[in-house]
Formats: sequence, C-alpha cells, structure tokens
Amino acid sequence: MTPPLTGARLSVSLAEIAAFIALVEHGGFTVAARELHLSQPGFSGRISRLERALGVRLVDRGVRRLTLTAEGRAFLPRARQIIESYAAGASVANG
Amino acid sequence: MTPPLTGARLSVSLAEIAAFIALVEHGGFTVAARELHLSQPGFSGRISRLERALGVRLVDRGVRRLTLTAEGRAFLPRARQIIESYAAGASVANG
DNA sequence: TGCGATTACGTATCGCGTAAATATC
DNA sequence: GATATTTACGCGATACGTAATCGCA
Repeated sequence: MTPPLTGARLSVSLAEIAAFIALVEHGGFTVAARELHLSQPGFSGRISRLERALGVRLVDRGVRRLTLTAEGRAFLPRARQIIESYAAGASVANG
Repeated sequence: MTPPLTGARLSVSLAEIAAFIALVEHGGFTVAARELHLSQPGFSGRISRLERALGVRLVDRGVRRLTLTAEGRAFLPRARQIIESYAAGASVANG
C-alpha cells in the first residue's frame, strides 16, 4: 500500500525535485537559480530541504566543478521519473 | 529538459499526491483523513490544493459513494508512479 | 435528520529575498 | 582576491486544527 520510505519525508515538493534536476543540468547553483528565476539563497534552500527530507547529502559542495554524491547519482533518475510522471499526469488532467 | 506542464504548478508536495491515493484506496475523506492522522479539514485542504495546482477537479463531491472525475481516474496511475519513484529513490539514497 | 465535506479563522511554520558572512581555489 | 554557497533575519504566504456551516440522501 504505502511503500517503506525509509526515513524519508513526504513533505517534499516537486519544485524541490525539479531544482535538483536543474542543478545537475546546469552544473551549478548560480546558473540553475537564475534559470529558475530564483535567488541563489532561495535555490540553495530548495536543495537543502530536499536533502533534509531524504536524510542524505546529494551534492558535494565546495568543489569548482559540481559533483554529485553516490546518493545523488542514485537519486537523479528517480527524480526524473517523478517529474515525468507528474507532467504526464498533469497533461492528461487538463488536456 | 523541463516538460510542458500545461498550466500545472510544481508547488505540489508528495504528501498531497499521497493523500489523493489514500482517498481513493479508503473510499472517503473521513476514513482517509483518520488513516493519515490528519483532521478532516486538513485532509480536504490537501486534496483541494492538489486540484488547484493541477487546475482540475479530481473527485466528484456530494455523492454518497466516492467517485473520481475522468481527470481523477487519468491522474491516479501517474500519482502511483510518482510515489513509487520517490520511495525507490529514497531507499536507494539512505539504504 | 444524520453523516460527510467545506468554510472561517487563528496560530505556528515554512519559503523566499536582501544583506552579510564563509569557504574554496 | 574573486567567485560560489551558506547563514541571518524579516516578511509574506501557507498548512493545519478547532469550531461552525453547508449539502446531500
């Protein structure tokens, strides 16, 4: 019925998951934030909230080139699935 | 990159999507609310916010037996996919 | 009339922006 | 020393619970 969700919270919003994808695709907080029309601290907050909800670090900070943790790499395809499913559901819902 | 998302908002939380699934599985607001340890108005709010974010009605109110709208039926399998993907991603993330 | 869902409303929490601080190279 | 991210902090918005109301059979 309801899957295990080992320690993870459901308080996550799709905006936070989309932010993580954007972060990876743009290769940095600054660019991704600009792309999402968000301030840098606001964007950083979204990533932090996602990590806190998952109880795990997704990205390695302080490196010139952005790198994901092992958990981040593992989570990325799932994140894409989530957004894809939602987009499909939304388009089916309102035409 | 970022899918179309026709009019739908990303402000949706997974808790709201899970609420929709619980509503269907338990067949009513009252039971589903109790099952999620939420007050009835709180639960009703979650469903309303999801509908507002999608810009579409998911359930037919005022009917003795709970019935979904066509959009609700279409959205349901996507909702399940979303929660499934998140559960998979979360378990992969923190073991 | 009775049960189920919504509305009203107060409160606590959250989310984001501006400004300041910190860290890495 | 410059660029990139986090922290501090304040304000506006959101989410939930309690209480009251509405609606349908």
